Amino acid sequence: MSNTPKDLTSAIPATNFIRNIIDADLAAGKHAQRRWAGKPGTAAAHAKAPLDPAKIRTRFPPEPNGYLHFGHAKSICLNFGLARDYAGRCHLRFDDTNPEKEEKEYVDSIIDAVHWLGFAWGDDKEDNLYYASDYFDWMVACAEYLIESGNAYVDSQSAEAMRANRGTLTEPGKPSPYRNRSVDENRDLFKRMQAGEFADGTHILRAKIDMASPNINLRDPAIYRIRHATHHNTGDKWCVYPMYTFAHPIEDALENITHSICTLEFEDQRPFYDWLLEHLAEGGLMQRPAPQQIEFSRLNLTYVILSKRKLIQLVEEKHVNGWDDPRMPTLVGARRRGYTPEGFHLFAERIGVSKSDSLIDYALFEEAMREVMNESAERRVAVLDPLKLIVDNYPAGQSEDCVVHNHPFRPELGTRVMPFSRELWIEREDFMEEPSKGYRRLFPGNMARLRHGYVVQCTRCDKDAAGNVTAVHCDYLPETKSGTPGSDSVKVKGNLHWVSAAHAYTAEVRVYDRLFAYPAPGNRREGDAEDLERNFLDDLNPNSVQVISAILEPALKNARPEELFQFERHGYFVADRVDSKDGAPVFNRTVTLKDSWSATTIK
RNA sequence: UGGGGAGUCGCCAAGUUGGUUAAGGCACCGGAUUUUGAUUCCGGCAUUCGAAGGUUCGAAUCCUUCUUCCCCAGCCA
Repeated sequence: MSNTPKDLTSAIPATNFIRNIIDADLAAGKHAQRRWAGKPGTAAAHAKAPLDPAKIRTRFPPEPNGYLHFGHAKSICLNFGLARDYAGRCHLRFDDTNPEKEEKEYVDSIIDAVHWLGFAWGDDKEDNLYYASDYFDWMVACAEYLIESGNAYVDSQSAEAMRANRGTLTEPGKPSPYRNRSVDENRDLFKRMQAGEFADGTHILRAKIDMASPNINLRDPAIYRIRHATHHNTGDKWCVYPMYTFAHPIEDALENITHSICTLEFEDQRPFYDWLLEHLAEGGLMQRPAPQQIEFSRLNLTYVILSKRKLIQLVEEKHVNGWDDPRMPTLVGARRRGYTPEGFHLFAERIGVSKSDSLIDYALFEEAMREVMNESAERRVAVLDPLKLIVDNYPAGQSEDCVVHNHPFRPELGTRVMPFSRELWIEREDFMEEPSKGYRRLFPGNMARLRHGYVVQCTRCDKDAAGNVTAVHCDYLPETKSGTPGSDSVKVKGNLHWVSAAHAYTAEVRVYDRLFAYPAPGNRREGDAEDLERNFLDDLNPNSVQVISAILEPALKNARPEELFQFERHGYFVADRVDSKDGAPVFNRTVTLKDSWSATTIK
């Protein structure tokens, strides 16, 4: 009981290039004159409003087309964390500009996941939950402004022709034959696009920039396309939808976002982001200063795959049991696995934010989770691989209570009772008839402590015809009971956990391990031939889950779904939130304890 | 081969208006404590910042050249 809890929150002085930018902006008063109408709006709406009480505004803008994963958690912690630390606001915004891919189901699950991570986008003053699709009227107005100012035109080339004329990385593109349509004609065509006169793909609105730009994103990017599809939010109101490139800067500007943080692959789009917002500010549609796009590198983790395409494949081909399978790197999966929001926060702080491509060691993730759970999880006892231990000098039929602390350094978490009796279950690996070097558990002649109970001396073992050990025998030392004055009279090295056979109960425990057996699934490994193409599925860990019947101490029977425990000497386990029944919890192993003994024996 | 980015300890990552011995975390290795081989504690762990030149009293920080890796040619985001 001598340990004291660590202060996890002050562990790291968070400093990174984004904070440096914000610090400089704040010092310069860059955003100090922004006005905020209390909700998104154009320059005119904000102009009449008071100064924005939020020092900065960030946003987390998922497309509702799938489940959030660990990578999103990094972005969520970053954006909401910055808003929290800088007296700002972080908006949750659904970037739902492509009706064909998006569903309400995903909206709900994303809202759930962000809440679960412990972040809020609303309070009594503001509720910053937004949908890009609610801005479509404004976006059309912006598009029309671009047309009127000669900065956009309707192209009627086929998609193939457009691609052919875009040029290549090294050759400039060629102007579309429709590039010089008159403003009147463009205005008319865009109106008719909206009216539903044209089929998908027959016309498209493009920004008019530079077909010879070395940055391909500036070669007249598509900004509005025809799509006769039902949208999860706007239904059939629209048949034209804005492209991400066009929509995102407008969403940011309408919401008064100061720092628009996204991943590295959008770097090349920043010039367009700035181009668009500059034109819209010029036209008086958007307030200045414009939001600033800042890019950081996305999360990569060893032994984990975060590619949406591959995650879908894992689910569809049933390599896992759905999106919330505890082995999945989704947030719904993480939750069932027992990973905690606090663990994600700690992890996000520790990995930092930068622009260099990184591959983070999974150990860093696990250690963040352990650190949080070590503080919070009550201890319990479970025998996962049982072997009978018979205390020969303890009377049959007798039993007694052992009082056990629920947490080694948090006495306020109280105590519970574990019954001790003549026949116990111990771990099979806690007995060796012929001990290896350094082994301090049970072997004939050796003494070890039954944790929270008595010191016992091992005498012998029983075996079946095949030579397998079927039971171990020992004698207990009556004066050594834990918590009594004589408990220290005999010093031993080994400490074992145990459960009284007569009082124990059996339950399903899923022992999870990493989903993939290799650090970079699907990538070439040392020694592979140059031309070898690896499939990430070949790197699946065949033993990523083991469903066992474990022997648990009685107190575990009342575990509530999502309640987390440390099973002593094993690791952290959570009562599954899906499959647990009242009085019959099913447990998932979240993560093991560190184990320097088996680490050394394996070597 | 056009454009945009990035290369600081095994993995992350501070540090970049040039200025004493290059933060911190994870991993690893010792040692102490321990009724979890856990936790906790203490100690160790980059004469060197992708490479080579140069400027300077002084460079991870400035200049030059080279090199490796990532991203971009969706009417996806």
